[in-house]
Amino acid sequence: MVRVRFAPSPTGFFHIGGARTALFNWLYARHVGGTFVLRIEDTDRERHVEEATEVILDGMRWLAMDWDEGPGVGGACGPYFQSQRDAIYGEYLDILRKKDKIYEKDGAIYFRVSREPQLIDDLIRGQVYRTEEKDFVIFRSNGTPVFHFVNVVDDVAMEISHVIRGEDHLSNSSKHVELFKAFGAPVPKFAHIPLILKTNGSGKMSKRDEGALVEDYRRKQFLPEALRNYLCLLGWSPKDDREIMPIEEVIRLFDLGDINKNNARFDDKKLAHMNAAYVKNMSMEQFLKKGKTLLPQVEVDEKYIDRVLAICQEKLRSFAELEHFVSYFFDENFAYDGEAKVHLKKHDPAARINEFLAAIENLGDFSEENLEKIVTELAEKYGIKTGDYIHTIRFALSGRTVGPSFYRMMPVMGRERVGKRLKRALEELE
RNA sequence: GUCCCGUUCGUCUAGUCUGGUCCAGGACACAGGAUUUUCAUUCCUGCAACAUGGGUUCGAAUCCCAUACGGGACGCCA
Repeated sequence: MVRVRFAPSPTGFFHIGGARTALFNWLYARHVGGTFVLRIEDTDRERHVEEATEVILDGMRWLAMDWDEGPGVGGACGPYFQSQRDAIYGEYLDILRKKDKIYEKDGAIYFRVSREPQLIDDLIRGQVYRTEEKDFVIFRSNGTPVFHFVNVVDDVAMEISHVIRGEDHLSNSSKHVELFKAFGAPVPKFAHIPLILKTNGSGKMSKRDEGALVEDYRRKQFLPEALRNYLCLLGWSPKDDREIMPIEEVIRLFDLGDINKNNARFDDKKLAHMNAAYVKNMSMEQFLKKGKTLLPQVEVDEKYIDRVLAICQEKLRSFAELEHFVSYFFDENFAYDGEAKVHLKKHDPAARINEFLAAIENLGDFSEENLEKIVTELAEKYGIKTGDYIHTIRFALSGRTVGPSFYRMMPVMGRERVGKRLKRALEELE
């Protein structure tokens, strides 16, 4: 029976590396039909555990990684907060004491190591041997247990079969193996996964780096599916050329032996690309639903909002851009981007707008097709590039140089509003 | 410093276990071009890697060794 766990420490942040560790644990559990345990390692009592735990739980839920045992869901091996497991740690300390494996020094309790090479049987790295040279503290002089101790005790007590964690723990594993043996417990299989390195510079990504936190991506309106998909590919691949793939397919193919050994650098451009692909692949229904959560509260007809959003999907790469794409649809006093205004001067904007105004005056249906036809005709008539009209008029209507399809936005705004805005622009562009 | 892990295009990777089909494939990025409705999209083309040196072998990206480089751990942090 496969039992894996993700055991974060509630620091107040959810590090992207932690999220990837959680993901690989979750993927493996789901792949083999095992149990995924979430355990909170809050041995540091100083911190604001509750809020800090919420950050992690929120991130886990956001990325849709559900746990089978742990906070909120319970389970047979609880409690799942280390701060509530003192009695258990006491029992396990007694086991070591009876076996004469520990001693006290300066008020702290030390564990006696064997000084024999310890086998770390790692599914990713093979058989690694490391010798622990020095006895180490398992209880501080203030009476609180140390990470190495509680981590192993909980893995024993929770019957964890596979320890999947970052490679930074590989060297610690010799301590842990010594402890497993001292308890007379079976030593779990290990899988030390490669670390995520900084996008720029050297070293592993730390919480102070830009984009190191799951919260960052959530705040920047990334789609969780896209982030999760990207994370799957950091150290693992389906072995064919697929990259964007449904999580069910990843679960089907995922295995610990296929994880890479070498560290991976985080590439935000590739993530952005992947996010854009996920945005494009959303159904219109999903897109509208998501879009509405991001719009400021405005008192407008729901149908109008839908029409505005509907013309955005084909060009939107990230929901972070949405507001910039649509805000002027709901605000008659939108501002003109000053820098762009200067650039447009060379297109003789007043002339373009007047020509366009004249052309739409007797236009029959205010439709995408008709509007496109007029611009083409105007360009031909005056010997000007269609782009000059498009640039100028988009700017006049929105104050922006980017946005949804030019021809599609006008019918949504409506003939009257387009006319009004063009006239206002005439004054603005003086 | 000691110990552990790693090393294929700028980046993520396929290929390494089971040596020949790899003068190394895909993706992102970048550069050019085409289409288009400006920005964007889409499409095409291009650029670009087996860390180095020794072995083993008829043959090595693939096996072995050394060196270099990168990463990690050496806390009464987790």
